Amino acid sequence: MAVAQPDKLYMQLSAAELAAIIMKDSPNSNDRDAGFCSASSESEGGDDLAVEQTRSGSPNIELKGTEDFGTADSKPIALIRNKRKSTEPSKVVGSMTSTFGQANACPSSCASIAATGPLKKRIRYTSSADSAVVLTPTSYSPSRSVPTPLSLEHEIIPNPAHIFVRHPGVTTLHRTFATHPEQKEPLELVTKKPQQLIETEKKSETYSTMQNRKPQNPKKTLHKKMAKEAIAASLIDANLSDEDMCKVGSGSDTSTLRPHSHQRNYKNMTRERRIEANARERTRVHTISAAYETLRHAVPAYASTQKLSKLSVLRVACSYILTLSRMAGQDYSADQSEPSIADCIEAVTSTIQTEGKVKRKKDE
DNA sequence: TAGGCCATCTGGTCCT
DNA sequence: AGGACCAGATGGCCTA
Repeated sequence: MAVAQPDKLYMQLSAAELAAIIMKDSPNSNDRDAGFCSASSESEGGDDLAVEQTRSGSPNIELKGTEDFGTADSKPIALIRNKRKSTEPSKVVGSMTSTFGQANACPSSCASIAATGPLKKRIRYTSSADSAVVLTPTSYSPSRSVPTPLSLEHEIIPNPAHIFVRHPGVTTLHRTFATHPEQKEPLELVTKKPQQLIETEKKSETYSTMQNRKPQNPKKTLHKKMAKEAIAASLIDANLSDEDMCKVGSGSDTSTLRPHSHQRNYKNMTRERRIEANARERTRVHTISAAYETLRHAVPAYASTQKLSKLSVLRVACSYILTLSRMAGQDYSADQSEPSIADCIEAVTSTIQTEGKVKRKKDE
């Protein structure tokens, strides 16, 4: 690969300074979070700098290489608030927390909400501190942190399995169905086997026995570790579900109840294995989402109160990485065109602008 | 209310 | 054989 001489002027810039330039070059920069990491600035009272941001168009820059340039700021970063979420906790999360967050005091409103509104399954990403409801006794500790693929060397990234999988709102499988009859369906669809048969199967094939197999590779081993707790919790709740389903009918609203005749068989899968597979899939997706969050912190962003979509994160990151690569004297451009650093900065600025343009147009 | 985004479930496919 | 990965379907939340 030919190494172009980067512009000397920009070579002297740190990543943070580069980000500042990018944001400064952007029109309406006064309205933007000029910090390198939007999340960190958010905590510094940058909420009033919010600028509408959306996703649209194609990225201005395409990269064929990927390399973690990291960030200049290695301090732990609070996650950006979900742009679609208000600062008020939703009734959904609140209701679920009231059910599962044994260690979390629930406002009195939660009970009424849970009784009146349907239970939502969606998890709310806010911050690692206020969104992660760790239910397991072995709650997260820095020593147990699991770095995501994009995590920084010194950045403490909570184990996604703890942040997400054990979040009360993550899955219907974690819910107490006696309290939330609307969410019993996933398990209800599964054919219930005689308890004796279940016991027999668990003896011959349990997740713990699966773990005894030789690890295939570090990545899979990590995945298994994170999924283990989720699966265990899912199985515990699953065992409760069918028992509780009969009790649900005593509530005022029984319209959502289904008789056991609606249970179904999964193709070539036992009930337990389907639950385990669901838990693993959730863990896998949560890991990906955590990696997106990490990447989101590593790229400059407009708003302090709104977060980029996953697609926007990728687009901005591509442009930003190219710019950083040019500063480092490398050329990660798709066509090896060796763009100047100034052009790269302009491109990444344009990309960020593009991500916010559509929404501004809609506003007009 | 429509559309975008995202979490979850599910089944198929590939890999170990 | 079982897990990882993937994509489709579904439905909730949010904004315009």
